[in-house]
Amino acid sequence: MAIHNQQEYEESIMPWLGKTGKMMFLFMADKLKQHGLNMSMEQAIILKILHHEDGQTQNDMAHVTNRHKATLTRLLDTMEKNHLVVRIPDPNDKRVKRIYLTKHGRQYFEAMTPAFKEASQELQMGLTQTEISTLISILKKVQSNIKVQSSMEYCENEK
Amino acid sequence: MAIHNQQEYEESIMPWLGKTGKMMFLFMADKLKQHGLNMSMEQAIILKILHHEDGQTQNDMAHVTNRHKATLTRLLDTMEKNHLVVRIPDPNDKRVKRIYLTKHGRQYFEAMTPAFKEASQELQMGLTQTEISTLISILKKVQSNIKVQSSMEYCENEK
DNA sequence: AACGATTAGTTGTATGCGCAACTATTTTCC
DNA sequence: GGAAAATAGTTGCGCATACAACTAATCGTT
Repeated sequence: MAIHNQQEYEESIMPWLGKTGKMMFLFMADKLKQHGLNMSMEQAIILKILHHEDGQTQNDMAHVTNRHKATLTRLLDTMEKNHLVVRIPDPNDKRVKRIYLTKHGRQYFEAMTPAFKEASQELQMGLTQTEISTLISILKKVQSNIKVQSSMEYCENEK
Repeated sequence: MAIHNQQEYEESIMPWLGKTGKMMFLFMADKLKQHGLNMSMEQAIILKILHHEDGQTQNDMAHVTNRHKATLTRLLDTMEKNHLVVRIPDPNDKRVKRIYLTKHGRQYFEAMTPAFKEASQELQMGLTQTEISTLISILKKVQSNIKVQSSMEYCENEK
């Protein structure tokens, strides 16, 4: 048994994925600041999601962003205080609140788009279109592995 | 111009990388808990790093983990209080403190290894060895793009 | 119709995080 | 050799986060 088998050649994607994700997050937060935008990445992500689809419930957004619903409560508290979003009670279900972008929130989203575009280009510098597609398709597989295995309630787990 | 060019087919790795990284982080935190380990992923990462190399300075560890040095101060406060690590002053430089695993910390690291191994296997289920290598090599490129562009002091930027 | 189970969102609590300002050392350079 | 600059770590602060326990509303089953 002189030949290395695959088991022995152990190389886990775990630390690479974790570290690259973290570096990217910090990189983008920095980009926002460079563009004069005084906003956390977390809030920026919320703006992006709402710009794509307004009127989602807090629970929806917790699922989409992989955050705990309590986290959303406080994140939206802050954003509502800063007039970026509004909570509007659902008329059909008194438990539910639906979140909408304000005009100010919409303007803020427009202002951060160039920062995101710039960051995206710099991140992908030197990658071919094939590499980008390959990366995304592999990440999709990893996500689906997690979804199958995971019991996390807020992890977009189809039940 | 009826044919789509590559510019139009815009697909950014940014959201995929961010989301997959976050899902993986939560997945692994959950795994630790399932294995009866009452420890945050952040602390687990510190244990892993120290197990690989003892006696690093707090600044070293801030760089390696892409965290702010103030964050390390408090993370290590907690871990020292729980007897997982000790700070030992460097005799040659009174500003510096070097961090060592305690026996208890070492035992804790051993206990969490099976959880990490299990998580790693489940994450990579259905991926070929080629896909794993490809993923890692692309992530390396992304990291190097960030390092070139970034001005973040704690981002392992060679100067 | 009514009671138990489920669901949406909030609040208490503790940890993790980055930034700015600070102290205490070392290094640099004149 | 001494003042200025750089470096290691800490502390104050405010935001982000998860978890557990809670309230209020709705759903489901009988």
